[in-house]
Amino acid sequence: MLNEVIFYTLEKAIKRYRQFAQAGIDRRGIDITIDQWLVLNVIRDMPDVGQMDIAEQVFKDQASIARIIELLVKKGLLDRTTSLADRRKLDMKLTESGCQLIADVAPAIAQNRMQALSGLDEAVVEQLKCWLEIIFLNCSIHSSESTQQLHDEHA
Amino acid sequence: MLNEVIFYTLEKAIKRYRQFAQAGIDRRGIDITIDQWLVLNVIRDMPDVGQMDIAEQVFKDQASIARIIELLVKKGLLDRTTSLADRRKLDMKLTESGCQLIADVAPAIAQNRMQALSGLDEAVVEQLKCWLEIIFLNCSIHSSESTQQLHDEHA
DNA sequence: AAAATAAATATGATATATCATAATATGCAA
DNA sequence: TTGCATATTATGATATATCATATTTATTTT
Repeated sequence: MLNEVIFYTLEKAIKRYRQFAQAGIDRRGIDITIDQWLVLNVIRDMPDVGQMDIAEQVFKDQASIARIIELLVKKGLLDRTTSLADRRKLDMKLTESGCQLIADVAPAIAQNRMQALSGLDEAVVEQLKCWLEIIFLNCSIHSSESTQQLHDEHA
Repeated sequence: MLNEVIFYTLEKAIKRYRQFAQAGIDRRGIDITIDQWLVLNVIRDMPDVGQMDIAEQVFKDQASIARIIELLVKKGLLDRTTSLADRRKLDMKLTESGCQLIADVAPAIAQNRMQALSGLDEAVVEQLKCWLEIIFLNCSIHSSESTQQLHDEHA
């Protein structure tokens, strides 16, 4: 019965993909998690954003990002210095080995994506993205009115 | 750039749905997490399966299931006695309040699903499920041969 | 300028997930 | 029947996520 529910299928697919992708990275002997890699990527592409923004990008909260950054620094993949312009902020920059790691992981990720999507052409993937986006938006309505309605409905 | 990746969209959609669905349950003042509810459901529908099977159904590991069951028992939603037939196993049965809770949650879940899928008709949902299933299968190939190929490719 | 407010990051407490392994019970082989 | 392999659940160690809040710095108000 669970199998009939789309959200179950969704969860199933993404969880399996994550395992699969992580295995692809591990297999190459690279010591990083998908989530750490994601954060590292965001920082590389947008070095000036704060932890809140990163958190939003990768769907975690600020505290989680702080701890992942801590980890990345400990692993020597990231340099962190307090910003001169605004001493609340951090200047972050990938280290050499951080850049190297990103480069090393790239083929694993590409290969993972390829294999995961085999049999689905570009048009299908676009359609899929579009529908998932609709679900996302449907779930993003923070309406307190509809909250009330929901309550009333079963009052 | 992250936005272009299907797996990112996938993760985004499922995470947002989870928040959304949990909020729908919380809002009704029901004290259970989606994952606890899922496990409770599986046990109700298939009372005789072991923790390994439950784990597989909900994509967690056996240890997590053991702890969730522990919780459900503590919350008084589940009765657990060692099985007479096989004393390694547990006989599990929802308590009255466990059944009640499932019943109470049902409308929240239904409402959540409805709203999350609004604008997507049944055919679309079926197609979506089908494609997600393909991704799942693509990621389920535990081939050690292809592992070797992957390595060679970048040797 | 002083006080109040806001912004950015860090951290304690807690919950949950996961790995490895322990503890217990069963079933099979000899 | 005794011993060994297997099956089932529990648990310690560790990692990660999340909430609430603390800490530090910047900005705004008066």
